[in-house]
Amino acid sequence: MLSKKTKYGLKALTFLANQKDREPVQIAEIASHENISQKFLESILLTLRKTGFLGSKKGKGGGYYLIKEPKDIPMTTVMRVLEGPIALVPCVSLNFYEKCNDCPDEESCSVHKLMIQVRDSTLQVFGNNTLADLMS
Amino acid sequence: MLSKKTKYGLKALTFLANQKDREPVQIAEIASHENISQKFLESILLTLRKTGFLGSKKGKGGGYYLIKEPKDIPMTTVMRVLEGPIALVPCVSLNFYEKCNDCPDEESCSVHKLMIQVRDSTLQVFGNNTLADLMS
DNA sequence: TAATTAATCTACTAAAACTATAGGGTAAAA
DNA sequence: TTTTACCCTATAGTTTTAGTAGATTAATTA
Repeated sequence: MLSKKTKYGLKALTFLANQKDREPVQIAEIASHENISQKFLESILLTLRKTGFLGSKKGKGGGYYLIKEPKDIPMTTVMRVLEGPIALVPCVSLNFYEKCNDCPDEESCSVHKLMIQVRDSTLQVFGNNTLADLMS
Repeated sequence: MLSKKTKYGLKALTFLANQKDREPVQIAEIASHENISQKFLESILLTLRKTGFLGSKKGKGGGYYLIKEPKDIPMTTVMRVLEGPIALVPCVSLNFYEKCNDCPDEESCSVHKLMIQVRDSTLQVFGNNTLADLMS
């Protein structure tokens, strides 16, 4: 299941991408337009800024804005930041690899083989989509 | 992330499929061979039995055994039983559909569009694999 | 046939981790 | 001095991952 954090993050990014210009938009405006808890959205936007997707401006007329072109923001990187690993199991993760402690031999593991296929097909979908593809 | 319930369930099914015959195998044997907590595995095997994948026999010489041919057990049904919906969001789920309460219009939702693609590609992987494909 | 043993089955409980959200105060910009 | 993002903390709720205790069933043994 997709966490609400990811869902809200994607919606917020799309909302910002759909703005005419790149002027700052207040958290409150995004939250009310997308029906998101403002406080929750606050923390999401913060991580999106710290990871280089958004810029922010404080004070009157402040808010958040996109700092890249939507077409230059692939879903793979967005998903990894918001949701974490794309792989369903750490032992098939490319960016967050971890060995399973219950698995003596990775290569002979039946789950491993299946999950590699899932990872690759999901990766292909996210690789084929940028933020621009989510815009209206 | 795949839950351990699903992971263990898949491993247990594969282990049973790899048996020479369809004689009952004890929980303890499966658990120790696959490094799974026995009590946890117990509940997993129970749900696999109740959903028609496994048969069981009580008493001495009892245990669990496969009830169908591995090639007749598609991953789609196994995953739905163990992990739940294949879709990452209820609003794109074929078998567990639910409307999002934060979304006024499903068709114009950016997340919706993306998640349909993910669902379809995952569904294709699970549709192309049966338990027989996980066997050694 | 009765007792024993070996197994599944059932229900309850619980620790731990994670999710989603709220509250309150701080810092910076206009 | 107002307006906004920023930061820290707490917390209710849910899910996950088990553990405990006993009941039930079936085969074996005496």
